[in-house]
Amino acid sequence: MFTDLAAPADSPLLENLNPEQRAAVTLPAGNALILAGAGSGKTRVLTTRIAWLLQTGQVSPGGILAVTFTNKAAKEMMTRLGAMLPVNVRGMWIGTFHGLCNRFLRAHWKLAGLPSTFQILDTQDQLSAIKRLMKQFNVDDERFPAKQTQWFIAGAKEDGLRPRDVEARSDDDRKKIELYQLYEEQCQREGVVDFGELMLRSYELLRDNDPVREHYQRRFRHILIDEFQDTNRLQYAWIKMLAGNTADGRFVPGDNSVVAVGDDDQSIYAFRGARVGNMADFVREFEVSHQIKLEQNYRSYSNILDSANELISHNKKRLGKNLRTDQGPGEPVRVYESTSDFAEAQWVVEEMRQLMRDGIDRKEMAILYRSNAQSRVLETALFNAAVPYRVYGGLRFFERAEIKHALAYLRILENKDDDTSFLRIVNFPPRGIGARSIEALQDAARAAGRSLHDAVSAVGGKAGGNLSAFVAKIDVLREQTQGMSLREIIELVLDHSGLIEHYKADREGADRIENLEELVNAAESFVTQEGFGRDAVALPVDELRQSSVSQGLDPNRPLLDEPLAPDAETGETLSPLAAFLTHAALESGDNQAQAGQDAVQLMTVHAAKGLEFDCVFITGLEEGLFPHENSMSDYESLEEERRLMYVAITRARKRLYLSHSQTRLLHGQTRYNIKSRFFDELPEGALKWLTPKNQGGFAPSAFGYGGGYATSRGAGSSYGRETFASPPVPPQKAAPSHGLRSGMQVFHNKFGEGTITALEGSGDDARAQVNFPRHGVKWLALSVAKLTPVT
DNA sequence: CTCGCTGAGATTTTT
DNA sequence: TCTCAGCGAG
Repeated sequence: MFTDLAAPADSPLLENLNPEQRAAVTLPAGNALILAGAGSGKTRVLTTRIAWLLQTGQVSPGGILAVTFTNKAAKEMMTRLGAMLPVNVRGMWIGTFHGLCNRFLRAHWKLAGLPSTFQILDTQDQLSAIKRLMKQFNVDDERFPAKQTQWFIAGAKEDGLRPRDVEARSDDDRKKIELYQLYEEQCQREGVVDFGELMLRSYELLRDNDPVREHYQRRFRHILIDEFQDTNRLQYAWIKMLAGNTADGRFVPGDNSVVAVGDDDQSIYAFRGARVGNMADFVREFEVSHQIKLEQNYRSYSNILDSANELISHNKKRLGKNLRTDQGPGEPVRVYESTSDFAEAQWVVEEMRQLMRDGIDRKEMAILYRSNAQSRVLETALFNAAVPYRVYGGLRFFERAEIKHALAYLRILENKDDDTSFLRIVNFPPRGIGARSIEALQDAARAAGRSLHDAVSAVGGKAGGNLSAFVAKIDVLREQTQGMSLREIIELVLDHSGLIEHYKADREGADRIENLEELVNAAESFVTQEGFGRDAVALPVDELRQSSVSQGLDPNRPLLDEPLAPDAETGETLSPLAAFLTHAALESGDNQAQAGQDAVQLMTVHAAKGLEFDCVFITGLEEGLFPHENSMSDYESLEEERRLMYVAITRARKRLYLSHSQTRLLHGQTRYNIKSRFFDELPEGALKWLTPKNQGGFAPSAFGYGGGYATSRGAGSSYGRETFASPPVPPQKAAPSHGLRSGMQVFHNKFGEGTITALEGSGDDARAQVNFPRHGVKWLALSVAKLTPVT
């Protein structure tokens, strides 16, 4: 099954590739799976393969379809490809699943049953649309929280299911399906699509329209998919539509080649619909003839790599892969146990300062954690030590409220029926249109079956007056902006909407105004980058046509290659404004406010995927946190936690630090945590314990790992924020007043000897959960039960 | 309309 | 404990 690694034809592109990489780059036509370990040069292989296919004349640029998950990955691929070959990368179908589906739907909007100006709802918009819907139909939001409905709808779409396809197992299900149906109708009426809809609509159009499907099947000779382990059911089905035929329900691979690149060990998005099983299905259904493993790691020293390998070997469901490196062992992986999360943070900062003294750049140091809430303590410690840091995550540029407001104005210009946008701005800035007027308007709109914008004339009275003024303002703006450049449109809207004025009056509005000005810049650079200049559009088409001719392909077939995705029949393209709005929805922008600065990097493990640093600190390695308590109960999600840990470890190039804390302030309570089981799954030889192993008297093996943590009110007060001034506290000080600790062996007069598995409360309320070998697990009030430590 | 209170919820997240 | 959404009072 595995491909012969004989050296293929020479090409400068193939220089400096190892045999596996080279084999992957030069795979013959046919379907293939590339198992690419962390740091194995996956992106390089993917891009080089595209370049090689083009260079050897096996395919024209138009015959390539390369799909990624993030805009960042897509951009990187295009940049690298552009550096390898003098080819117009913008015109190629390289992009995210959603970006490509958008392009496809823009070209075939009519066939897809969409208005040509359809706009995209992001997650926020989707939630507010659902809330609005549920209010309208008087759905009990106690029983059906809007968030849950959103989750349900998105989940269904990820599985490729329309309301009628969803199986109802309960009355609640039936209600949710009904809401899903109503939501769909609302979106259709308003001319908007959510992220899931982009995928699902595209899939359905391919499935139901033979000429369209056949056209694209003929066209995309080579399909390449990055991060295949993260694909969901629908995305996999979409690929099948492009790559083969599903006549009479059975899939038969087509003539085109599909190369899937992925790493099952790095699958960490099951919670949002990703299905690792797609990899195995792919091998079977696509009758994969070549599988290649990229196991040579170019990133980390072997102590780090061995740790990763050993850890992940505890997962049973794997395709099987072991990373290796030619680099030496390097530094040992350092492990630190602290008494409190404050002390842990303090230790991290101290270590970092030492690393800085050793000449390591701050931006080469990262602190990783399982959940966002953990960043706080770390931030405080860094702040107090005056170490510059940057936190990933949080609001992105296009998600900021003021930006969303401005975009809503712009969207309503483009599509007057977009009720979500209408509601967002109808009274922002405030113009005397309150809840009552809006309700009246909504009733009128529903009665007339029209959009809010169109229903305004039906509302009388003072409310009607204000509303009419608003709509008139919008209509005037729409008129005025005809023929204007994108920049002029935005400036005019910012001015006439009153947004700028509104924020000027606000004491804390300065940042918001700055962001709004940044929006103008974003639009400006969008125009230049996307090639909106008049001649910039024409050029790539010509080039492509020429290259098609030289490849002996039909020059007259429709070329849907321009970034603007013109209508497939008329060639009409979106207005710059509509294109920019699409861009804003599909690419929520950076959240790296001060990117480029030399600052320490803080992020969740999820956010770290795909990144690498010289020095990595993985903090909070405690049972209940990492692995997370919600994932400890079932085996599948525990394996995902382990993969998450694997991802975290493999981010480090030179040094890796692991830490856990005996206590942690969480939700305002002090939790007593035992160290993560993952420590027991690492090779002892690669580790160096900075604190004595198992210090603190507990023996994890004595009682297994069943939710061994407890909470205690007020116990955290003894480690105030002041402790930041002092060096790390020795572990002994953490014990609460009763002197008991998780893991301790204790004696009880009636039950005999047992192990403390959890502690909760303080003072008179203090309770301990004790596991007695003969009597099982008991909760004991410490004020009543006499527990004596066994020495 | 804005302010301030109350109560629920508090993994992970891209598009 | 903290945050944020939703709601009632001024």
